[in-house]
Amino acid sequence: MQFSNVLINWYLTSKRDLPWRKTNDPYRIWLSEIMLQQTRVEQGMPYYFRFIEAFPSVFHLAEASQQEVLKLWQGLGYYSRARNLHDTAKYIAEECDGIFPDNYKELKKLKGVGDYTASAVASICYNEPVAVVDGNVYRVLARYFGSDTPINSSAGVKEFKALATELLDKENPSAFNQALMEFGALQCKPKNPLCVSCPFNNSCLALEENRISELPVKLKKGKIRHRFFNYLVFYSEENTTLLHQRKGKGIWNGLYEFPLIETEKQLTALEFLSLEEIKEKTGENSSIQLYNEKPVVHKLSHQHIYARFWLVSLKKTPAKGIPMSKIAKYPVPVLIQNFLNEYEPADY
DNA sequence: AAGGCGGGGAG
DNA sequence: CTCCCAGCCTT
Repeated sequence: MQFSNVLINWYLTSKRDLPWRKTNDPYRIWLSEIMLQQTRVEQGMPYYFRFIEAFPSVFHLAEASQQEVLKLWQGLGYYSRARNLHDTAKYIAEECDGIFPDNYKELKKLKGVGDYTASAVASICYNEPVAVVDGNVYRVLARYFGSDTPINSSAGVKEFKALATELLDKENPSAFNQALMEFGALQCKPKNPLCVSCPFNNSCLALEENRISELPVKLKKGKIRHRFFNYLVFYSEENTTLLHQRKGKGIWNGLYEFPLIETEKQLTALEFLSLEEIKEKTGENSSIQLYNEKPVVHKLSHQHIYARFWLVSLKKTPAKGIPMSKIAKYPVPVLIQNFLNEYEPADY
């Protein structure tokens, strides 16, 4: 039996019933693939349903505002995906009559579409024989072939793409690609893979050499950055507050948050209140109260954020004040949403 | 080639 | 706690 036959047979009896497997609509496949980048199926699924309901076609998505798209994406992370998704939808709708490119080469030119996503859409929607290599595929191939080439090195990227391409069932690339990924997700799992019931347990090199737990090899990433955020939660007698949109290349680009003062380290209340910046932002007739003595620790993959919220009461509504009741329209980081969930009900 | 970019779940 | 997830982009 060939590798692909065994794999696809396993897939036909073991695959999950996922919504994007019921269609070949490139819009839906593309949407699902963008959402599933570095994201577990279980986490992405509710977002997929909400997007399909809100934006049934690429035209609907194209006509939405970026704020609407980011709001619906809120909580899924890697927000550049949402911005690129929206940009690409507008491009497809306005420049291509709503028709997606039908091949790998053209798909890869789209914003937010890299080697993996172009291969996935091309193979699933158009049966183009291009191999996908995602985290699952790296793991399955590294173990099956007993390769310790780091999967996140340039040599590893080349090696595993070549292996996947060689193995690919050119007659049925759609089923093969999805099967290989599904196999990695369900059978050849990172921890405690199900080798006992594995259809490849007589040909897997890592299993034979007892190296399953060592593979795949992955180069370690850099260390984490520690940041201290002080949010100024303004509120006036008319129940308005201030939000600010993050810009630039850092985290949460495009999302909103309360006016922020970042400090090098955790400050005492006295030190904080003596900051010139505070006096400028709060003005004369205000009072400041620390909301949480213990900072909220918000962990990103590459940063730890220690956040404290300062409630600032104002006598009059500030210019550009936003009614508290409208905050829900703004896309905010999970850190801010968690605060709102806890703070809002208590106050009104 | 290396680093930035989110959030959540599993072990 | 660490690791990893249907990766991509910039420098």
